[in-house]
Amino acid sequence: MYTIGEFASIGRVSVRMLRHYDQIGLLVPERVDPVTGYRSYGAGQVVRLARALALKDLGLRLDEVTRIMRGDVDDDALHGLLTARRADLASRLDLDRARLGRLDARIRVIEGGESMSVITVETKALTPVRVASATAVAAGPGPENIGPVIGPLFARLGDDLDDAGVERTGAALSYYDFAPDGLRVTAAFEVGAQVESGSGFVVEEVPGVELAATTVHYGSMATVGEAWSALHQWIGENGYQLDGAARELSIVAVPEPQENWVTELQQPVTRG
Amino acid sequence: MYTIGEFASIGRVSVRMLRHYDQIGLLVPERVDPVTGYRSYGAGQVVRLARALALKDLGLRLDEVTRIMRGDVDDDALHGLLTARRADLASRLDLDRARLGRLDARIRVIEGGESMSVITVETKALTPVRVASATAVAAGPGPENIGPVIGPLFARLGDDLDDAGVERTGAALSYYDFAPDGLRVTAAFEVGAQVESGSGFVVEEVPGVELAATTVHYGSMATVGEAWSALHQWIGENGYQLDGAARELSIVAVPEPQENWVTELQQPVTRG
DNA sequence: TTGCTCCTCACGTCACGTGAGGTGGC
DNA sequence: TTGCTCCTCACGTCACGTGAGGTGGC
Repeated sequence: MYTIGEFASIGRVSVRMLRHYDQIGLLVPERVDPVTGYRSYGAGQVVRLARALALKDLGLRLDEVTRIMRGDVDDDALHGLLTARRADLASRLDLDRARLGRLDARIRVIEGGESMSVITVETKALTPVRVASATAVAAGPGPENIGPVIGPLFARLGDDLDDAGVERTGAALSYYDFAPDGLRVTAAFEVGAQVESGSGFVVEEVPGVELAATTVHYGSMATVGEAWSALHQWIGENGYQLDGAARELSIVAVPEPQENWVTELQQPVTRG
Repeated sequence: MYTIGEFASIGRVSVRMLRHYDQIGLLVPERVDPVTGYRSYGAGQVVRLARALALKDLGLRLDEVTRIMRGDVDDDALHGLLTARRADLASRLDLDRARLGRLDARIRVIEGGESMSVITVETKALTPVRVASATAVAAGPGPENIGPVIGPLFARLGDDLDDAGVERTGAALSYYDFAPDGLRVTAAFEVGAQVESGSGFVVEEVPGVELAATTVHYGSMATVGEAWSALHQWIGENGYQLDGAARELSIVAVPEPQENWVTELQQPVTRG
């Protein structure tokens, strides 16, 4: 029989941990003095403690360890516990690896003044949206070409919708595809199911896509080009391929000054 | 100006998180109605929220994020914070990778009945120990050869030390090296600095080593061979090389039955 | 008598989730 | 009036670390 201090030193755990394990029923001392409350542990409990610590070190919670050690968990349930735990751990490893990359990038910036674009990319499906839209053609890509086209386009579209008494039910959306004479720019607002095409606008459905790489850009559209480059770079580095027209979803826009704008960039992709 | 609900939806965070960030001073709303307590956020705060979330997602704590966003942290201090965080994260990644391997091993055992030896290896330095020792020669390695030799050896050594009135100050230790006629086995007890060699025992210093791979074996010495194999396998797989005589340190031993014994296996190594 | 070990509360950790109980404007 | 959004507490989470305040045997 060992005192709690001896047992803790043999098992390389703290006395506090043993008291805690006693309290939650994970490892109850072989004997407790009814007068002083002193705990006594048997030599056979060293092995039980080691088994419990091994399970805990797999990342199981103490209540799970307790149930396993009591034999309350059959092989099937144990298998379930372990595979669930494995999935958690694998995803945490992925997240942590990405985190480490971002940390290193930040550190390099501080150390070397190397420029960086920290970008958080999320991949997800896009649902189809019914929109009222208008198009125009810009000379080429880049905010310097698109800006002078899309601003007036949205303004006119807004006026035309107001004139037609059409209510907008969601955020503004814009998308881009190539035309023979340059880049075709579409400005659109989400509308309800009853709205039909009218003067100055066409009602159509922007198709959903199964997979898109998206990132959120904060600030003026003058710098949105950098965010798009970073997103395209991410897509290449992560083995995806472009699959369809790029879209921009306005989350915060018009009445605000451009420096406060928030825009989600959406690029449909396929797995390489 | 946005209500807290609108702002939460734009920033893709929960309302509760915004209230929390307000409370800790990380992101205080631009305006709070003095009567109702309603919070109003400005459009410019969207960018601040995004910056805060990016820092948080590096793994920094919210009080650190708060200080950074306030500008209370200069570049040097920020560099320190980030490199400290990087070190934490890298070590957690290492631990998690090992954990994943152990989990997979357990899962394979449940699935396939494949036998396994889960072993937790720790590398550390060993400090030199002054011991009273006695040696004998066994026919070869393995518990079947060593057992019949070391048992009586420890018994005689204990008697001889008692006869000489020598007090043992620590655990029993045994170590093994090769002799021309077989395996030389040394049984030893830690003793104080004044003790000198006597009848039936030699006082010597077991040298310290800078690096040893160690594992703890629970149970009878009949199965210690498996633990040694697993330890040697681990040493090979992890790119270490053997460097000196193997040692066994008794943590729980003689008055107890062998099934309760606890023994630390210590193998001096060098980095490959 | 002084140390040492043991005991039982009980707070603190970290970033919120989740009610409970209530209010204000469309 | 019914919903909806907003508000302020305040408990719970997980596995202990860390006192505070006190006791028992060498």
